[in-house]
Amino acid sequence: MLTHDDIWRGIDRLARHAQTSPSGLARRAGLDSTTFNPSKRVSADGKKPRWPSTESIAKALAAAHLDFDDFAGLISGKPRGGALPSRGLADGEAEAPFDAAGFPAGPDWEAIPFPGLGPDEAFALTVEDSRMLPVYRPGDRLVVSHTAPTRVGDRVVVQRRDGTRSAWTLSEKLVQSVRLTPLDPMQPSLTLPLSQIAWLSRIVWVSQ
Amino acid sequence: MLTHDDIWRGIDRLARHAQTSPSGLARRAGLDSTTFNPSKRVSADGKKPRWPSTESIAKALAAAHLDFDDFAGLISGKPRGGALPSRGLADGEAEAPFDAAGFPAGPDWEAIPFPGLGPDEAFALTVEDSRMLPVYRPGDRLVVSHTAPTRVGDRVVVQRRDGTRSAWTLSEKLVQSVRLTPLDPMQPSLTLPLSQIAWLSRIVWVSQ
DNA sequence: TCGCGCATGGGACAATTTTCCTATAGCGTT
DNA sequence: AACGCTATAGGAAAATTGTCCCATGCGCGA
Repeated sequence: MLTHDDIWRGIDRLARHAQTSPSGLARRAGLDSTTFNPSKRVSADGKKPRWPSTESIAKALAAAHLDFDDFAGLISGKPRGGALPSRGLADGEAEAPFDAAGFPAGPDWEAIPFPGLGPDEAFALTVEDSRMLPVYRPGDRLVVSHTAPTRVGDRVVVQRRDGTRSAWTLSEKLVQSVRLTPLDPMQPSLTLPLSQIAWLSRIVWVSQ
Repeated sequence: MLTHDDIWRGIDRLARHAQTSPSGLARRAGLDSTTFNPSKRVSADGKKPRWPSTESIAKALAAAHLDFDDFAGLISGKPRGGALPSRGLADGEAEAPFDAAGFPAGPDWEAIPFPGLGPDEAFALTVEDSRMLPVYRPGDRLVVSHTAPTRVGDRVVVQRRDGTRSAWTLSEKLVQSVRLTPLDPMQPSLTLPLSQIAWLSRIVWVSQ
């Protein structure tokens, strides 16, 4: 059964997932910012429930980069999918822990539970040092998805061909290079040619 | 991402799941029977997509006895949940393979994969003989849920206090007894006092 | 063959939702 | 304290969806 409360709880959680408010989510989705207002969840007289339209939900999901399964999970709270392979985010290891396609390979991967994404779609990297403060703190787990689309402004992990691996903000996509802004504002930004990049994928989740 | 096609595909599959047509589903949900018409899925001029309202979807789900997670599964096709304990549907065994509450207990339960229901909500029974033809054939797996509501007309499994276990159609619920119609139309129907029944639960799924 | 129920297309109207607009409150910064 | 930005309440208009009505086509049983 799907109740009126369920749907609006899903909208609220969707907004929180996107790290914004209901009105901010509506704006990002191209809707009027008052669409998800608490005052628009019941009729003017206050007695009849109002439901968001399916189309509005679809737009909000697109803005939050989630699919319908994720939304159902936000409402029910039931975890789906299984655990994810997890390991440390460390630079320049002897053996590359990823295969040619950028998916986890080799030992040293441990499983951590994570809802909503399967092991073929994402994996987790644990932050081990303080070089990415204040954004990421030691102990944070970064969930990285090779299938999620990367756009300018996204936080990404870049695996270079020399084996080093680090997190950045993607600030510009050029034809033969990308421009990366460091998470530490004291560090200079970097323009990296694509030829030096093994893969560049979006950080879709961070747990602490 | 959730597309216009996704939603309507979900409605069609929901109707098929409820063993009816889109218009039949709408009628059962208390909506106008034309609500889910293919002709109502695009605007009159044929160019703008029309989306069903969230409230209509909620009513259709209630009519089909499904929740929002199930609907998301119908759309994405991704199986969720895990395996179920499974064993044979046999009468009068020495040790009752169920505990007092009617849940699986003891050995002799094997796990079979099944999407959408957890082991605390349902279990599977395998048909071993031909006594329930033509409805159920040997090898069919009946998924039984103690939590699903039983209504007149549902197929049910009845566990009697004497240890026998069999499948019926529930044809009448009385104060102190139930009326059961056999799946084999050649057999007579049966009125069974509640005092002889350990549990009576709905068959929610059959795989072959 | 006929009649009946059901599914569906099409159109007009009613009901609901979104949008647009204004106003107020909260928050952080200067 | 003043300012800007955001979040939100409230109300009216615009857009969208559901309902009602009717017609057609199909399958099924008498």
